[in-house]
Amino acid sequence: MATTATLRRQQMLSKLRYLSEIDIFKDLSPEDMNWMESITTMTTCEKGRVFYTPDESGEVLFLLKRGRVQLYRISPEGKKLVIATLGPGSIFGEMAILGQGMYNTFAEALEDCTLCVMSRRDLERVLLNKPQVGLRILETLGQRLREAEARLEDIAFKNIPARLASLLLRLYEEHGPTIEGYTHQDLAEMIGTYRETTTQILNEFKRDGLLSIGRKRLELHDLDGLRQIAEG
Amino acid sequence: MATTATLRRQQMLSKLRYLSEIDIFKDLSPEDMNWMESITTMTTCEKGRVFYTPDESGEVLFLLKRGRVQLYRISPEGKKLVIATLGPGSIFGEMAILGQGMYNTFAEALEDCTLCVMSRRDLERVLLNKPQVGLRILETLGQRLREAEARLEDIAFKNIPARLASLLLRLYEEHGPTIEGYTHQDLAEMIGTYRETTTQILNEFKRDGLLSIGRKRLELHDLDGLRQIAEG
DNA sequence: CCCCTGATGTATAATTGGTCACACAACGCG
DNA sequence: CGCGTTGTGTGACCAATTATACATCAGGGG
Repeated sequence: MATTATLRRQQMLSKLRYLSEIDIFKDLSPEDMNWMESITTMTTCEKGRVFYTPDESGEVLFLLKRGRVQLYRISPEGKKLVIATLGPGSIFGEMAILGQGMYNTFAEALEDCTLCVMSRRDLERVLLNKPQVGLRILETLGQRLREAEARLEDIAFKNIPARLASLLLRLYEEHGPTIEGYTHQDLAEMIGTYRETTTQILNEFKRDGLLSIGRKRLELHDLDGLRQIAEG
Repeated sequence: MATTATLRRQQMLSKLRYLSEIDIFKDLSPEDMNWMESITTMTTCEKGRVFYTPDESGEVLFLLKRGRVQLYRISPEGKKLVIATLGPGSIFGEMAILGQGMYNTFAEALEDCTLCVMSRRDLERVLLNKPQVGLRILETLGQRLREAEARLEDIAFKNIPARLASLLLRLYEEHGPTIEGYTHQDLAEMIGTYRETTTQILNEFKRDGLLSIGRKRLELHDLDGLRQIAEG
């Protein structure tokens, strides 16, 4: 039973796997790869670890090879807002050259991660010698920009139910109809609101038959309904 | 009188001029420049013109040489939100390679502008042949990302007075203590709120001696006071 | 099995800010 | 100078969210 659903889900997961294999350095020759390996430090990081905090010093660039990372900021009052959730192939860090600067930003491993660390100087060398790498970095950076601007629009135009519906649809793209491992608190931090409000709205969604709720587990039933709410 | 203020302002303006001269292509040799000229189309655009709308087709890349451009989106209800205000040297457009895509975005010339238009294919060729150009693009894109994420934080954590104070301080960076040419409506659209609310808060600021108000004109008096409010 | 902790449910007061409805002022053009 | 257009000032009302305060529940470890 539920063959269409599971089929669909498998397609998603395989797409996911494909995306995971995007490699910034895939165009490099073997010797270039060796050179890269020599100048970068490869580290691992267990799930839950906060491996970058705002008081850290130096211009570091992280390159996520495996696992997922969450970037977030914390307000003076202690409220947390998730800025971005990054998958394999993403680049982030405090880099003048990328204009980025993780000013108030924390980076936390959502899963066990493998990441490369490199210095600004090294990045510059690589970029000048291997333009293809620059192209790929441009892509991932542009991706993040697009997401940030979309969220800006969301948060400015939409009310909480619409933002939550938006978020659920985004999570659907990643995980399929069953979304596990997120607490209401987590969801709240992603759309910039209170945990209580999130619980409230989720139950309204349940009442309207849009989804069903379990502990750290949501099952989406009516995607079109969610889409409609996500519009405003 | 006001010699320190005017001096300071001149310093700002000269810094501005310096920034204006940042040129994406400054590292190119004369012959490369000629090649660039041959593949790009240079156009001008008078102040107030909306030169890009969401229904436009094709992958176009704009390169702003002179003037300022505002990117904004419009909600289903007709509310407008300014996504970014770009100065000379900025790059924007619907480009898969930049991950960008101006989905619901309008682009409007705030001043008389000069801009280059190029195709995705051309950009790719330039990037592969001239890595320095890629570096510069990376910088401007990273700059925009940083601004977008900062605004995301603002809008999520801060109340309207704090957001408005933030905005005024940003405008101070560009224009000095006298900010002219913005209506309350304009300011409201930049922080994602109503014109009426903006008027209200501005008058509170005036009452507290933080600034004085004229028609399309603000004079900032107490920067520290504004900074304090901008914190929340 | 029991307890502790993290997760979820709900209620209620206090506020902000959105929304509508106008009045008034300033500028600019004929 | 007069008049229309654009920008600003203000008040009333109200829906959505914040902020706070508990009650309950589910699961895991001792």
